[in-house]
Amino acid sequence: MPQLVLIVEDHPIVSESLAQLLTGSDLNIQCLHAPNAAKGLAFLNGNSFDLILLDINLPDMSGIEFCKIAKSRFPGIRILALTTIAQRHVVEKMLDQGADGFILKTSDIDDIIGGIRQVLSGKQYLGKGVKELMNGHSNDNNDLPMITKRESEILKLIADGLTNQEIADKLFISIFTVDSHRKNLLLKFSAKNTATLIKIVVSKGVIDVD
Amino acid sequence: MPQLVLIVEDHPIVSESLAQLLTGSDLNIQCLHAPNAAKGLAFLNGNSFDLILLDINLPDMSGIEFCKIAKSRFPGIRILALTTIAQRHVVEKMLDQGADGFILKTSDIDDIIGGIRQVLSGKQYLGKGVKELMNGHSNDNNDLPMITKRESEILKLIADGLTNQEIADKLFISIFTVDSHRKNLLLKFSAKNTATLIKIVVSKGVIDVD
DNA sequence: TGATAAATCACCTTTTTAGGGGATGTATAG
DNA sequence: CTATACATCCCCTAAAAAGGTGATTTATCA
Repeated sequence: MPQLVLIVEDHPIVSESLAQLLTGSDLNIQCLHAPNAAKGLAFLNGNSFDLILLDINLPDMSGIEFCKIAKSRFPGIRILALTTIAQRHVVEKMLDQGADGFILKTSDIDDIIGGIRQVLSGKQYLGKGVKELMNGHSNDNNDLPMITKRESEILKLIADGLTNQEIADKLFISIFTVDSHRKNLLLKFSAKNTATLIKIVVSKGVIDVD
Repeated sequence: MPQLVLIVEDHPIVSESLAQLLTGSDLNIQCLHAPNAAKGLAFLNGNSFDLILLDINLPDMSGIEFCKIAKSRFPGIRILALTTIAQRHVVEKMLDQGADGFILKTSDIDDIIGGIRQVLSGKQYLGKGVKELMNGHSNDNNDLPMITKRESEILKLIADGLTNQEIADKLFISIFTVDSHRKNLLLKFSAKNTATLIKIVVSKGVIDVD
């Protein structure tokens, strides 16, 4: 019997191409497409899939959320994440949610097929560039500083326009504490002031904007 | 003789799929791939292309830049832009640079092929969703205020971390003037402070980052 | 156990921004 | 010609941020 693969991907050109690659291979695979998370979850309830090829950027939900839900409902299902950008924290979150593999869309076709093969056979697979990313030996611009949970929380509030005092009130902490975190953020991102800080974190996707 | 198409796209899965679609169609097309802008420009110098399928998000250069360069060197070449996100200002800039068509990657395969056909035959083509976007009947946020050239200039400097005083010195105007512009910007974008202002303009692409 | 990182709190000074008033000249469009 | 928008300039006050220099507790890790 063929193995059943669900492709959750909002770009028809990509999902179509993946399906052709898979059905054209020697893997004996049958594919179903879901252009968004909602349809993807609906498919999951009606069928018994062996593998999900999961895009991280979905129109209605983040792939991380989707992964979490899918794995909780169907613990046996295998999930291979596909994404355009190599962001360390995204990879970490996906693996935390139980993803079995991670491949960049900039990978070669062979790399992608190889990854699918590995994950289908029960192994974990990190694509070209992902392993280096996780080891910190990254050659591209992933030199973003690590920030703590609290810093990230305060960063979002700063971006939302709250003053130190307002943040302090909201989090039931001293304004001095908020100020410390703000200063640490400026330091970590080598930002001269709040304006540059926000420019950096928004453009690099450190915080989610609406 | 076949028509020559250059695919400038950093995702092999997408460019491969496009190439298959094109060579498998009745269009008598021959494809070359460039995974980045640099190789794309190199290809342009060595061949005589009829069409460029151009991704907006390239690793080494924005598609808008690439379009500008390509059109200035080879005015006769036709350019069809492909992108993942529908942002009005991006479409406008591309068309300003002489792009002949614009298609979202979320489009159906047929829509994409149709667009390629149209552009190859000399017409302009705006894909599904793009026309609505340009007409303002869009479901997303096109309610961005108009800002003047001077305001835009000062906005960039604010985002770069310059203080009012530094901006005043740079532009040889009074700090009062800079402050007026800053206040107008806050007003126009309904921003409580500089942090939100920058968050808005960076996320909506009002200013270019790096 | 000792080191380290994270989160918390504190004080002081100076600079910068925010928010509120205004005013003037100059182009441009109706 | 006359609004209107734009860019320019001015003053005031209060609030906020930037910059410096500390400390304490807690937890985790080697």
